[in-house]
Amino acid sequence: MVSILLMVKIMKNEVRKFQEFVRRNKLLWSNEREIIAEQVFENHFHFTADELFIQLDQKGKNISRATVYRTLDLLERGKLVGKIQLQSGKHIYEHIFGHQHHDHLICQECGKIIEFHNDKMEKIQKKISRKENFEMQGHCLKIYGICSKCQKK
Amino acid sequence: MVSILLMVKIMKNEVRKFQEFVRRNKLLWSNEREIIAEQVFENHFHFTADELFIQLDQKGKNISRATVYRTLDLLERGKLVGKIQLQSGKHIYEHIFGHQHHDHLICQECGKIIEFHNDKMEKIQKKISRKENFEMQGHCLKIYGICSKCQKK
DNA sequence: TTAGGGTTGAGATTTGGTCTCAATCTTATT
DNA sequence: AATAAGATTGAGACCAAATCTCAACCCTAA
Ligand SMILES: [Zn+2]
Ligand SMILES: [Zn+2]
Ligand SMILES: [Zn+2]
Ligand SMILES: [Zn+2]
Repeated sequence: MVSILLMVKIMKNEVRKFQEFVRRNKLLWSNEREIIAEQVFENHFHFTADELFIQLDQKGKNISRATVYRTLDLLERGKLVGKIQLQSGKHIYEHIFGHQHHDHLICQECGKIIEFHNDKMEKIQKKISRKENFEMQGHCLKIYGICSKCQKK
Repeated sequence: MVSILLMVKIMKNEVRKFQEFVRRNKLLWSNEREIIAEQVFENHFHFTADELFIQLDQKGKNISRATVYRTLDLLERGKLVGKIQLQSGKHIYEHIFGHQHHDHLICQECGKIIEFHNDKMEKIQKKISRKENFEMQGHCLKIYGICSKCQKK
């Protein structure tokens, strides 16, 4: 009688993408990178590096802040997550992979973030860059103001 | 024989505007505020708080960092200077008074900043805000890429 | 199994900026 | 001009976010 144990690691598509990116860049795939990526792709909106660190900590994963920061950098370089700077100077992260590019409306009162995408604006930006002989790589548009809920208060 | 000495302080228009703002807000007009404002309006492009502090220091003005930061905040509140956040997290300042609103192209290679203004884009932003019932107060658009000079390298 | 080299954790360090508070200055009022 | 109330300042302590250090450890290819 023969028993075959087949270990197949179920890996989220996004995590696998990250793994591919890491390998493609001749870096090593570590446990920590996998755990962090998993958590990142469980967060379905914006989060800070420290929030992510605390989430992991609460799950009993002992991963240092440094590694969280380092891995978020890697994820950003791989274009799997985006990094956005708030006016306060703090950074927040969000998925990119599988999501359409978008910009943000940010409420100055409660911090609420509304996402939007506008093709016409994207095109204008490309046009402006061309006119200046500027090789556009990316952009960052944030509209600051007061959200509808906070206006009522 | 009578001799009249008339002391008239020559003050740049921009500095006077700041003085008016300070007085309007029931704050006091100090020597430090005047010296800082003068230096600010001598800078005809973007500068950091620390650069400003060093400029003043090199001129022999003994003004503390704290006061420089505090005064820049005030100038910003008075809408006399604008504060822009770079991707690195650093802030740069620039005149606003007497200048048209504009956005920035920022070279990732050499740091060069090109200013531009596009009315159509401003309008689209207002439209987007209206649609979301968002009371727009301001916005920040930065286009990142490589300037023509750096492309040639 | 091993060697070479990438990765990690703990904590120190850096950075850009803010806060504290006693001394000082500004301004309005006598 | 003197005074009093309150705003401003400077020096340095402090802060949070992020980065760096380096020895111990882990991954991978051979
Ligand atoms: Zn709100
Ligand atoms: Zn978003
Ligand atoms: Zn350049
Ligand atoms: Zn500008």
